[in-house]
Amino acid sequence: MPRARATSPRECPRCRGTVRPSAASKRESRKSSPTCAVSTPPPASPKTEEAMLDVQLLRADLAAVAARLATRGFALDTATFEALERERKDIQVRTQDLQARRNSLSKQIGQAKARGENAEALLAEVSGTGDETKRLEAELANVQAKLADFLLELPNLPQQSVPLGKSEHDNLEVRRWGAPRTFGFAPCDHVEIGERLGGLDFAKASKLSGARFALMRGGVAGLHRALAQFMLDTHTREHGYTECYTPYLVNAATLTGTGQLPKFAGDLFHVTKGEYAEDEEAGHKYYLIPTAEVSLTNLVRDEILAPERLPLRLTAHTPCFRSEAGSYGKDTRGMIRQHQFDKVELVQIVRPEDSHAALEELTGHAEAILRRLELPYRVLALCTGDIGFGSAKTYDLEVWLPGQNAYREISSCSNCEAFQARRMQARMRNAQGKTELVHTLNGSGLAVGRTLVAVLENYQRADGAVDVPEVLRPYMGGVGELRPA
RNA sequence: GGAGAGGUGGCAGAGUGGUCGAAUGUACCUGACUCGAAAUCAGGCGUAGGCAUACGUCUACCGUGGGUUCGAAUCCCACCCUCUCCGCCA
Repeated sequence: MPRARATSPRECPRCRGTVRPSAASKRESRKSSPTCAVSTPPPASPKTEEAMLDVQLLRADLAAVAARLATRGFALDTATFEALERERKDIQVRTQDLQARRNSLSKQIGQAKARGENAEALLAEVSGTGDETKRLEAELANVQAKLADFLLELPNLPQQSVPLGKSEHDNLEVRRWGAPRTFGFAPCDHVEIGERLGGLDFAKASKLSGARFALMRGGVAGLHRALAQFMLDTHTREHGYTECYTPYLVNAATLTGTGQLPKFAGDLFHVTKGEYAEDEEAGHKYYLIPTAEVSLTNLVRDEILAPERLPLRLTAHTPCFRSEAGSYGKDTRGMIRQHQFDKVELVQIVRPEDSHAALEELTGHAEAILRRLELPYRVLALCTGDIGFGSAKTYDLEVWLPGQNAYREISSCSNCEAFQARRMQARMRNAQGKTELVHTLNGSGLAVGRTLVAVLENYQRADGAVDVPEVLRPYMGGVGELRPA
């Protein structure tokens, strides 16, 4: 690495937008009806939310931002921000004054020379300022990089309808669908079922790669493929999504746009081109996508969209690669938590005023898959302490797993509002002709591996066979059951 | 892997050191003409940011990052990307 450059990701959160003090948020009552009272959009205009984490808002009402970030367990370092801002302002004003003076004098020199006049006096006046200008410019770049780094580490602000809480235990169940089946025998978990079918082999996978990989064979592999096909077909034909095939290797700017970088580099896998060393220039480095949300959402990076093109509804079936750092010992059995798994992802790019409704809609699209597969599930509104880094509001779908006697996450649907759009500079032209950040949403529709687990466990029979769900049979050449080998 | 060409505003396309943030065309917006439209004419029309209550003003941006210079789209270096031809390859 020839020169050590300050780590400044290509994107920096340049921000604009209306500044509105956030009203004190009152948590919605929890005793409300089993369906989603909590999902009612807050009365405040979406504009309020859109401005969130805009540096303008931090300048205008730092205390309010800190208070709302605190609800999700993030301690905003207000002193550091204020100090950086003070420094930035001072240096920026001085730098720009100096640049303006230099530009003006240089222009005069040009004009003088064009007229054939002597410009010595002007030259003498400007020549001494060069070093000072360079010094200030460097200083400014430095403080702005620090500020950008600071802002890139800030998580999104939760919507006011998000239940307050510290951890996953405080998530709010919004609704349930279907009833767990009662078995006339002790249900097995998918590892046992899969091995009996000769279709799941974790020993072979670990020989090839190591822990947290799976090998599927025969009918189980076919069922896995059928699930992905069924999901894609449903979303494209019935929910209005456009199917995409995307790169699985992406660059750092792309991952910064959706929020995985710089903060979560440890959760990712990366690769380099054969001849380049690990730590070569960033340009040679690729990251394996942890979800197709990354590639799909970044399609609008650095774009200004015509509003009539919105909403964009995109879907893709891709493998996802996650290092699962920090989850040692968690879900080590079976294929619940893998380094590589397939997912059909749903992404929507919408106008700011539409994103609340779009989250409900998108969550419904993911639910439709579970319903068609007749898998019992429940919907959780994640609490402030449990929502993801870039999310303003998230619903998790949890499917019933008889083998674990528990509901387990199978989809996560989030409204990121302008958070990713600001990082990506993804905008639209509004009615006033001004650029305005779009809102982005994403959700699994669904995680294919976990859906396979759910099918195996919910459709298992006492004789060790597994019934194929009705809707998948056309994808399985009419096969109605998988039998033990 | 080898050889060559190129990256400028929504698009096309000028611009090889100085009133260039950028000609011209086209698209788009406004106005005039018209019953209306077309055509024509006039004007406007990039993005981000700073300062200012505001009128406004300043800064940055011509693939990216450095460098030379009073001054860089223009000169130098590195990198990225695109295209063409040859080779190899699913």
